[in-house]
Amino acid sequence: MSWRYSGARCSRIPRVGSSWNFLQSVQYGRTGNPSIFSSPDILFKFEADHILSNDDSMSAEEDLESSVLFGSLKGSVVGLRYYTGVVNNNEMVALQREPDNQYDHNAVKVNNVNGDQVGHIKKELAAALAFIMDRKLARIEGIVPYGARNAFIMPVNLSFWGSQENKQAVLQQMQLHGFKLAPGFLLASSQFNFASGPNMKASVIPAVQMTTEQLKTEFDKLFEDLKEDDKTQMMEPSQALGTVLLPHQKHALAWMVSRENSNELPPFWEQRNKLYYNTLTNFAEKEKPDTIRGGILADDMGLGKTLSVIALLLTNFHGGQPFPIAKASTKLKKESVDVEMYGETSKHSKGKKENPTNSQGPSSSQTSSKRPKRKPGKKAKYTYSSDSENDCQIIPQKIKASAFPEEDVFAVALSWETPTEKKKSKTQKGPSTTGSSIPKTLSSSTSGEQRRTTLIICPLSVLSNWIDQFEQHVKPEVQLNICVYYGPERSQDPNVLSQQDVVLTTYTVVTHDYTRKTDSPLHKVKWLRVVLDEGHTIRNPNAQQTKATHSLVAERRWILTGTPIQNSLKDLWSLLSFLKLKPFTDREWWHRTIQRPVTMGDQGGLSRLQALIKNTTLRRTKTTKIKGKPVLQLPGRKVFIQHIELSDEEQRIYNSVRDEGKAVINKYFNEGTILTNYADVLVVLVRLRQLCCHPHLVSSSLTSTASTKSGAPGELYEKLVNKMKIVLSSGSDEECAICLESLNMPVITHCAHVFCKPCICQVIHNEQPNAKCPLCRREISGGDLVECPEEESDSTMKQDQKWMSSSKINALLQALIKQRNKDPQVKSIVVSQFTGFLTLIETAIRESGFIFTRLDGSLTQKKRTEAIQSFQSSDAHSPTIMLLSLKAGGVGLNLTAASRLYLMDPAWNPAAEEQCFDRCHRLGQTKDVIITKYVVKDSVEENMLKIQDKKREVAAGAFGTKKPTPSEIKQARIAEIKTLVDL
DNA sequence: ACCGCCGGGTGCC
DNA sequence: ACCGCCGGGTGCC
Repeated sequence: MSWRYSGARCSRIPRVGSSWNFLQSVQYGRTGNPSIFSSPDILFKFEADHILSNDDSMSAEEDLESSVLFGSLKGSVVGLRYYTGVVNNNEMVALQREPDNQYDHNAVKVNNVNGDQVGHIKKELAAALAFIMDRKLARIEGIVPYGARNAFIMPVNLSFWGSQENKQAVLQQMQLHGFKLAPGFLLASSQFNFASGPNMKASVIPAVQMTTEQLKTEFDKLFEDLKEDDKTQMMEPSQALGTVLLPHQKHALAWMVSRENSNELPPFWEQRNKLYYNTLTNFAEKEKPDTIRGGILADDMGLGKTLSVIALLLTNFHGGQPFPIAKASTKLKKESVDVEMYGETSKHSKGKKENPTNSQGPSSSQTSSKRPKRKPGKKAKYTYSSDSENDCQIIPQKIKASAFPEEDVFAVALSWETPTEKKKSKTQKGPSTTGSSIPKTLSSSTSGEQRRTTLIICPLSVLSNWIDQFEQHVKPEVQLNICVYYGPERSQDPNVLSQQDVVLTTYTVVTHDYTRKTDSPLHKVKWLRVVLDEGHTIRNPNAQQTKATHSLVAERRWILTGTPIQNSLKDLWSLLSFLKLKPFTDREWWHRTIQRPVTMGDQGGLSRLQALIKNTTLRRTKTTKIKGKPVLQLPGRKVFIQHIELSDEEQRIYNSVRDEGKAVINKYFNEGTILTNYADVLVVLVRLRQLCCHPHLVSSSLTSTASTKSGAPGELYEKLVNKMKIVLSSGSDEECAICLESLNMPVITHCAHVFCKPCICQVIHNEQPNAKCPLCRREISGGDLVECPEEESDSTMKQDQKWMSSSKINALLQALIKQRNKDPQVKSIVVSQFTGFLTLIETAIRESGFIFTRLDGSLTQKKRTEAIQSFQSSDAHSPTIMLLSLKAGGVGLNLTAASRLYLMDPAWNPAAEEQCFDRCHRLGQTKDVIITKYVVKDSVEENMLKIQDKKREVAAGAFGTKKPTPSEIKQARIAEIKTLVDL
């Protein structure tokens, strides 16, 4: 049985140790108003974006985080009578270059918030501005102080924003044309200066490194000041839901239902007389802006966002009514209905579902036979061909999914194909269908026009989770039509889709259809609801998938994400734009009204942001309280460090390798070549760490580190690849010294430094033709980069050695056996960074009679799932031990069956350890979790703990800390090495 | 008058 | 635009 999970991710996952810029508070001095605005503890600039940015629409967008006010100027807008756009007093306007204007190539258009042209900037001024705008020296914003009644021309107050280094050029250019910028900001009619004078310079941007966890905290502070006026209302779900909701889930349901049925004006809009006013831009229009029927459900991971959405679509189907539940008679009838299953006709048997527990996640080993629609045996055949490492390119070979109407039966989705089925004749060409059948009266009795379908878009890796959760939580008698829109033979008929209740698909599919199909069925359907799961996938405004999702037509729109702001405030734009929140659908208005003010520390901007979030977002964290109780009560977690003493023999080997290594490293220090030989240093460290675990781990391949200079290119390649593998497997920092993030597509330079391929390519491109390695300044070129070949299982161990135990293994065994004597049911996870060590441990625990399973990076997707499921099973003969490699599995990995975890070797990065602990200490865990960290006394491992502490310290005191410069990174690395080898 | 002044025509870029 | 600018009409007091 089982749906397979593809570990593939189409999105970038949150990384630990990303770089943030935290904007300090800015004090705006103004006479009579000496208020000191408190610092918004968010805000944030994401560094790596410039690599991707090929901006289209926006001018001078880059670096807006560091933009300062150059000054302001009064100008005029002319030619009003030729255009339809109107503006109110104090309304914001946008300037747009019009180089192709036949009368003046310097022409600058002036548009209102709606994008309608109002007029042109007077030509003399335009001549000055064109130069600045074309070169993106400044972003120029306009406010029309008095625009309501002007027939021919109107005044406009322009303010100029840009990065400090462009200020002089801008002032000069203006002066050249006889214009002088006044300092300060011309706000509306009354010109008051804010942010003028010496204080202006205060917008320095110290950057800090924050863990994802910390960023979340910063984000959550936004919510702190919101007064709790939502009375935490709760709502009982429809009968169709077979699961009892937790209180916070009932609250989410109430919130979502009320938002979907709301008629309120969107935030920042109010009705004045016959017009609708936007209070941010002072724009007004006759038409009522669309109500936002949806929002962002930003609950922390593990709080049940998926379940909340399933509850929503059952409870608020349409017209505020719940989804209809079949009556008994209908049910009986249905059980005997023939179902089309990939051309094969089969009767299906009714399963039963008794699963009131609110469990979630892929763990559910009991998800089979929950629904009456499916033959249990079939389910197992759902396979993805995901052997490709290239996440986004995975094309399933076997899953076929879609649905189409038959005479009076809908044969539906969740379909798959097996070799045996395949040989059977297909009764129709085109998409195969299978699954449940539904009498038309039930499923599509609605008048043709009524929207009924919810489209759910998620990364491929969680697609099966959705399927599981539907099975788990929807009562079997509820005939919900679900179609998985995925696979090469997915139906191209929009009518098929619009007759479903739920269509599940992935971002990749949506994007693919959007970009390559002339008419994508997904984009033709008028959806009742579109739900974006892991909605932060669309945070890049320029990404195709962002555009693809933005262009879907839906009445209600939801975004699910645990991290609405992943890197910077910028991330929110795509989400709000997806919600069709006027005027934020246009990035300029978002930027002017929220992003720029907030990043500059403007109090008003911050409160607007708060109002906005409050209006659109529901967020609870694990510690959020509802009626005084935390939403989730996780069992306790204790971490013990157990110190290990090596045996005399082990110690002897360790000492000799350590002394030899120290000598080498010392030599590098004295030569000042420590960084040029960084990979060699890592080799020493890895060997020492391995020796702490088991002497046999030290392989001969790693031993040969002496740089034997050789001319053979093949040999050099081998050596570089080998070094890169060491760096990657060393668990050292794994971060790229350029973007400071986890390595993405690692490549190694000839000087043996590893970077993200995109990062180093960018550097090489920028510094052409004399690019140098950022770490050691040796010359490099694009052709020198060596990529990491496909991962093969590490065979670094000496094969022919006879197995023996080690001090650490002994300690582990002792603990495991003791635990087994106390309670044989308790399950344990044994974690190491060295898969070879896991193999050695295997022998030991096998001999002691433990049943175990193993999960590491080398497993195929299928085997992975098998390993997880067998371990999670409560079956009496199921494994009680999981051998886990530290990095195996993403954040989603759920191993709650275990309540003990043994970390065999300390990780370089404390956050990696934490993430690992969370795999069993998470929702679904019922027991207190006890974690044991083994650390060899007086060894490199103890020194690693020191480094961990230091890293935690740095992370904790993150605020106000400067972004490290490249040389500081180097220094830090050198210091780390010193600490590690006691130099 | 190679001016001033008047008043009509006219009007973005 | 209840402006400015243009160019034609006009010209003592």
